[in-house]
Amino acid sequence: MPRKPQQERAKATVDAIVEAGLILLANEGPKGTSTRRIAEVAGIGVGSLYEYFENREAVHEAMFQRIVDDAVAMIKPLIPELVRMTIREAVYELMCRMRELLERDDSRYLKCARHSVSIVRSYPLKPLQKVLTDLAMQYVMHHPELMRGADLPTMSYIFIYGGTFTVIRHLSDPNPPMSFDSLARGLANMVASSSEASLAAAKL
Amino acid sequence: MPRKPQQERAKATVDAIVEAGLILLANEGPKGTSTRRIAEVAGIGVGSLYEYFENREAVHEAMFQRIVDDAVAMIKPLIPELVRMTIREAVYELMCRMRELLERDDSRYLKCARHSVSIVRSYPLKPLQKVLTDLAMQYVMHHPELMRGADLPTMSYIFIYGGTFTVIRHLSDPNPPMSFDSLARGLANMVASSSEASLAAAKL
Amino acid sequence: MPRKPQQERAKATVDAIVEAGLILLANEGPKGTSTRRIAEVAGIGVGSLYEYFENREAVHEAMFQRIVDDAVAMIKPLIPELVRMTIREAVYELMCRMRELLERDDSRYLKCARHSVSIVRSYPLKPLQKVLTDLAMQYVMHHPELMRGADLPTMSYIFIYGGTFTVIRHLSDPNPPMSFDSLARGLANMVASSSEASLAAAKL
Amino acid sequence: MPRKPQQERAKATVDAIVEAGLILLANEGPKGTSTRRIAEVAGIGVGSLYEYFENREAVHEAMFQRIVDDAVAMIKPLIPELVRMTIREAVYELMCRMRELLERDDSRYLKCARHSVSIVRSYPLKPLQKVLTDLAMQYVMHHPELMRGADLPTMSYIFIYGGTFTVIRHLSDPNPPMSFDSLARGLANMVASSSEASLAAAKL
DNA sequence: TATGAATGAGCATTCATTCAT
DNA sequence: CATGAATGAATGCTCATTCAT
Repeated sequence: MPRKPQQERAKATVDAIVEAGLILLANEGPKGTSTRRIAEVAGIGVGSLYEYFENREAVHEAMFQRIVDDAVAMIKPLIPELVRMTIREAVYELMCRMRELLERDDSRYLKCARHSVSIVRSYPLKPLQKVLTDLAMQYVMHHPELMRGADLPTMSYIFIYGGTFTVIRHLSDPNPPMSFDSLARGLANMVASSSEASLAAAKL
Repeated sequence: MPRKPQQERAKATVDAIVEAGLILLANEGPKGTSTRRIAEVAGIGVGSLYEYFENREAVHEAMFQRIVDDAVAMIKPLIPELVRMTIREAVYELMCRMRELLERDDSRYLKCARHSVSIVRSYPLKPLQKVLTDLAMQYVMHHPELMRGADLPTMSYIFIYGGTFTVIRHLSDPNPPMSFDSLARGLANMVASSSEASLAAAKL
Repeated sequence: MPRKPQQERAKATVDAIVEAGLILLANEGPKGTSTRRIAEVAGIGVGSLYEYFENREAVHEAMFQRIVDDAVAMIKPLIPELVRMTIREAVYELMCRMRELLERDDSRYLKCARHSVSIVRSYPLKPLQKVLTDLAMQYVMHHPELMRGADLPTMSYIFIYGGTFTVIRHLSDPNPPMSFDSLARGLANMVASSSEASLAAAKL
Repeated sequence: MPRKPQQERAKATVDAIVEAGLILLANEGPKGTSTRRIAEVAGIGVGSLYEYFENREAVHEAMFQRIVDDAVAMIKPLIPELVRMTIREAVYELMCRMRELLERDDSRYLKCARHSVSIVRSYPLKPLQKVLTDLAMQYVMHHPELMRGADLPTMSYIFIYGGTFTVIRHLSDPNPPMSFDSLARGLANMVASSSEASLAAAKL
């Protein structure tokens, strides 16, 4: 019967737990994220963990939620900037920012991302999807000619999931066959040229 | 020390174990793939499982191996066909085949794919990567004009990882924002138009 | 990581575990000393056993330690008395006390002694050896004439190991060819006469 | 339902099993003496082991029997020689021979002796006890004056068990506080002087 | 409210023994 | 006769969760 953290202190404890979980997941893998270990690293007793979370699963969800929230918080303020760039520039910029987020704190989120799939029952990816869709919508509002072109939702979908996973995979690859920069430019080119192509097709 | 399955019967048992493991992974997730459960579903005693596999990990590897092998077996004979198509057609066709494989047996492989990341220590993805790289190479040999264009390894990398994951994600999505067909055509268009674009750029 | 028993209750639990282990070793042999069985007899859950002991081995060591400690605790306060006796009396007295300890609680330690060899990796016999060596040294300090005689360490070694095992063997023998009293007197005579002999030899 | 080995070949197989068991017990301890392992080293199938032995326990008994038999076989032919020596010489000689037997084949029997206690339910030590008692009896027949002295069975008992265990302990001791030779001479002196003492006592 | 000792179901793995071949 | 694949009970150990303090 965990309560919503109403007080300052409680909020801090919840934060400490999630933080501890992420650190352990990154450093020791799923097996390291036992409730005991998380509580220990968070500096609280095991029992207290259950004051704030229904069960282990709930902690995992909160951990994943945190990653998503951080990603959203990173992207949102970037939107005004991005919408004024060319597609090529915007995609490239976005990928570099994603990389920066994933490699922050000794690649904590990158390492977590590899395990998150197996740890959470259902992805609460919605907020991330929303902000990226917002970005896409605002982008086309600034570049109205694109609207005539391709199937926007599909393109976004491909970019969001395919792009994200490709970046994660590349950064995790101990021997990547190309530099991150090449990959980013390649993806930027791909997105740009396909949108230009559909634009051209629409003009005919 | 597990023995190599030399006899017919032994081979069948190994198969049954791997099969049981995949069924359980698909239906119950990683936690369902305990040695006891696998043996039970395979219709053998726990001890027998250890006659054929060093340990639990070895079973998991064999399971993943099986998926990869099946994917390779599906793609390989397709290559001669694919290389004669346009990029658009080839990508579309490949995606449809991938879907068919993933959704076979009540989406067994699709469900497994979601967990495989967490289950195997190191992906033996090499064979899959190889066959897809082969496909790309043979494709450009049949379409030499493409060689002048874009950074081929990067494009393949993006398509292989991004494309695969996008498909998996889409098929797993209980409420996908577009049909699989739209997604496949969208991805095919993207690949096609970007290769055409770089071709055009090269001509200048 | 098992905790040091800091509280009263914890100390009692540790004691109960060791006690249970000794009872089981005595009654059912090494095979009876499984962690589950020990926990059961100690009246606790298996998990709790691991709160106090790193692993099964550690329980076994504690069990053996307990026997050694009890033996030492029995001998130590006896030393002042023993050193004032003749060798014959002292050896006889010591053997009777050893017997009493071994046969206490329905011969628990006697039965355990038979198995302890196989159960502990390294004997922590040091404390026992030390107290017996102390006894020997204090004895010769009270009987300085003995110092002129035989090789004291060797004699002690023979008495400590040979004597101890002979007693254990005799008490375990379902059909001993002589009474314990005869054995004790015989050993006492042997030790006494050989020390007297080497004394006589030294005088020449 | 194991049969008595009636044929040559069967006898050889039984021998191979016992031999394998002793090698494994010496080299790998009790845990190494699984039926599988023994059969493997003996060069037969597990099933065949059960043709000759009721169960694992029976193999262990046969192993121990073998050690005892070898000890008896070593001592018996020595008796005529020993009875013509002084007690001191005889004891010393016997101990050296025991040592030689125990350290044969890279200390195989010595290592086994340490585990045999825990492995066999009941010691079939009787034959060894018998041959040593025979030795003692024949000895006093050659030295009739000894008969007047001490309690012969008791002295033998002490020597047999105490002496044997002291030797085993000393040879197993990684840091023995004296040389084997000192120990042997010390024990020889002890036995000699105590028999001489009881002789002297009897003369008064 | 916070704690951490206690729990026991569950897991991976081993191995004596059997029995169909 | 000999075999070794198959078995499943048993073992040591972990860990999510609870609850008395």
